[in-house]
Amino acid sequence: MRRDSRLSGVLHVLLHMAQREGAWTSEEMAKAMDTNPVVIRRIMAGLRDHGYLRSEKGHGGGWTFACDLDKVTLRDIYTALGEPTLLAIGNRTDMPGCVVEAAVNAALGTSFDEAEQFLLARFGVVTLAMLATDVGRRMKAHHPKHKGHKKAHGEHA
Amino acid sequence: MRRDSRLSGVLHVLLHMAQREGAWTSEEMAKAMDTNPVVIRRIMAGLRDHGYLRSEKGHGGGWTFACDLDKVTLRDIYTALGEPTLLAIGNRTDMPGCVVEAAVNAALGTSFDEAEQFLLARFGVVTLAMLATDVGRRMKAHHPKHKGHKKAHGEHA
DNA sequence: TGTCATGTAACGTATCAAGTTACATGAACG
DNA sequence: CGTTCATGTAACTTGATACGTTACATGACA
Repeated sequence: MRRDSRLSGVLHVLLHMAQREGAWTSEEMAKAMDTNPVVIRRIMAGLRDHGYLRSEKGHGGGWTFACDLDKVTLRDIYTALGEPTLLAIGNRTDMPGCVVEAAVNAALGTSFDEAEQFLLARFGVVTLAMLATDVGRRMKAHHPKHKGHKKAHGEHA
Repeated sequence: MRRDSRLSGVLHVLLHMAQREGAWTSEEMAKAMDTNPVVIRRIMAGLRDHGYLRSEKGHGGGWTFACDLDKVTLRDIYTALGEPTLLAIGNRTDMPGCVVEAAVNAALGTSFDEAEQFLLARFGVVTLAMLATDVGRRMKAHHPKHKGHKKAHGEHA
């Protein structure tokens, strides 16, 4: 477990959802992602709370979109995940009064902040719809004969 | 221990070294950094191996610069530390053949790579000398009366 | 030779994502 | 109804890693 892959994971799930009509169960998603249903529900909970998804219990239950894929950006998803830490490096704890530390923190901190803003800005201009379109393009390139298949027949593995 | 602060820490040490002539012992540095001498030696080892520092044992031993502060950038230091991971988030393990995952990894991966390059580029234009100058500037501003003091009398805390 | 300093291995601690187990809640089917 | 299916969530386990600490070897200088 080196790097937090929740954003990557949840996008993977969402794009799979976009490939098929109807509700998806955590079980199905977990199978497609080679992980555990609880992990799926955990990373999806924030998206439900933010109104991007709906989840229903019981027979025929599962997860469905509650938003327009064209209106939701990767940054929205990132926020819904709880804004996990972006950078793996950072400043030491502030030692108030240490001029040296202040200088180091100022120099590095500015770069860190800018790098984070850079990433968030990138996330902000990519919508789920754009990613879904890219998936479609890649599927065509991969299976030129099946131009519009809808069954998601084991496409994940 | 949330974020890796070795770069921040080693810079802190180096700038303290730049404030005073002569060798610094790990013990002194550890005191200035409120940490353990072994931690200091650990993060400094790479810099010694890369020729930026010299370390000597025994009486009068300790750490001294073996480079021109004007020629060494933060990126050089980062490299000497072993190029620790910069980003805290990343892609899921590749599932070869999954078009969806490929699309996600491509979209996120590009942003991740660019953010890393951005940070490294920033590090590449900042030299140790520039930081040392900034420390001097801050010291003047903080103690306007002592215009050129050299004893580093408890400046750290 | 004794002291001081680095070099390094080994172990302990804290944190956090991810995986797992267990059980409660609630909806739909029979 | 009550059985089945699905989510909701708490609690625990696992793995990785930075940081802290102890212990001891190596080597230099008085």
